[in-house]
Amino acid sequence: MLDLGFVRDNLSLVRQRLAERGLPDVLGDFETLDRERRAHLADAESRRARRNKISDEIAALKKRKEDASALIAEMRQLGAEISRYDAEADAADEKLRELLKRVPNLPHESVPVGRDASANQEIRRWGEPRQFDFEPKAHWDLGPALGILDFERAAKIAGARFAVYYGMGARLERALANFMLDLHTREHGYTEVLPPFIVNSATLYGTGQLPKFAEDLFKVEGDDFWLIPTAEVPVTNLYRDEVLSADALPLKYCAWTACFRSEAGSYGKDTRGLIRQHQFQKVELVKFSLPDHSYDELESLTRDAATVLEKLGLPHRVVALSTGDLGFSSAKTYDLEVWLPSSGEYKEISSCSNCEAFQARRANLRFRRGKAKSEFLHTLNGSGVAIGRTWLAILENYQQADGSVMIPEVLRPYLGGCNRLSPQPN
RNA sequence: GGAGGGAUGGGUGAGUGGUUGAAACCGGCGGUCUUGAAAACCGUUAGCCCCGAAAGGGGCUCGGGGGUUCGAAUCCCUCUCCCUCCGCCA
Repeated sequence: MLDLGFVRDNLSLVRQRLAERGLPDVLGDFETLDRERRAHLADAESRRARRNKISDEIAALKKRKEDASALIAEMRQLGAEISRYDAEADAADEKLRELLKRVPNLPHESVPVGRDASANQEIRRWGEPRQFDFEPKAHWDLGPALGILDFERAAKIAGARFAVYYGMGARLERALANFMLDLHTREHGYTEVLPPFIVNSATLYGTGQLPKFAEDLFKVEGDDFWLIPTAEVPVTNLYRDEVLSADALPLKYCAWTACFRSEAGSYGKDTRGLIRQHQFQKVELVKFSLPDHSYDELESLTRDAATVLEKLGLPHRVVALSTGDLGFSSAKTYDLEVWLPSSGEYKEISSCSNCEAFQARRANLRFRRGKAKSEFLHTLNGSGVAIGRTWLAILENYQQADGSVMIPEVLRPYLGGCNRLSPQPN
């Protein structure tokens, strides 16, 4: 959520930055609503002040055993007025809140301005796409041929956009999770956390998925339970309604979780293979930072994620998202895109964002410097990285002419020394 | 799922309708004393919102929401969470 006072004092700037995101009108009639709300509030509060005063006077009279019936009559009158003004103030407040909840974050000044992904800016590349002396296959052909991946039985037991892994395929998924967690905890200073995969709606509101994006989520019927679309949701909410000490920051967490996404509205997109699934596993990085350092923390978080791909020898590039491509809660985002030989293009495998105080305001995440007044901290998150997409990137990038797949050096200890996937029966 | 008990400030914990936003203790901060520290003593110590340039003024908050009342931390209803016992269960 944007800061109410900041919006009030910088209306034209805020409108302009939102327009850069492609949303010139989200603020609607903010000024009127804001003015009305404050006027109604003042009406109600001045009556309350009067009521408190009279209440004391009644108490004093009663103590002296004197007659208070005139004042009590006035209190009755006041009570009625207060409920009327309260109702008006509540209605205005509710409208303003509903409006503000649906307004996305403002882009940082360093974000390239543009209407969509075509304006994204490539920052750097790592690695050279491999030259194949044969026609590289897609993972959806390689996996089933190796006997480690099965879409048909997954469709039978769950539906489209699910997969079943067998043998070394399942083990590769687990190896990747362990490799990433070990790297981030041992070399990058993150603390591992294993959160619930189901959360309540307040938690989803805190990170910005609700109220606007409910249709992207899976909801458990009959309860206020939702499947998490990313570990960012439970981990960022860990300190909701708490005040942390400034010296405790930055806090750095990494979490392995399954992620569940309805993928509503993506019909026909990435229908083949593992690219877009209803369930996938991911190692997520989350940081709680001082506002002063959050952009440095974004750079280091992005590097931490990229290190995973470097160690695995996967060619990739870093892209700064343009204003029009930014996620709802983010002020600045770098995507990591891994090279996929089958499609001959770079594909998103990680998304690293600085949400500044946007989520902190929604989730009431604060910190305090010494005795000073508490402030909202900055939250960051990024995939470190998506495991399913890494799995398929390894198959495609390390495939051999005979259909086998070489295993990157760093993963071999996690796979019992295995250096090559060869066709296996399942 | 059934029965019972609970939720008060950073912590422990008093408080059953009217100067209680809240005793006391602990902790924190400042000070006195001390070469320094400890101890002792004194003082201080919630958050949010509205008006205001500021000084200041006002409002709300005793788990959340609703109700009773002139007035609610205190009474009633409801939801959430925690604890104990029973059942079920990885």
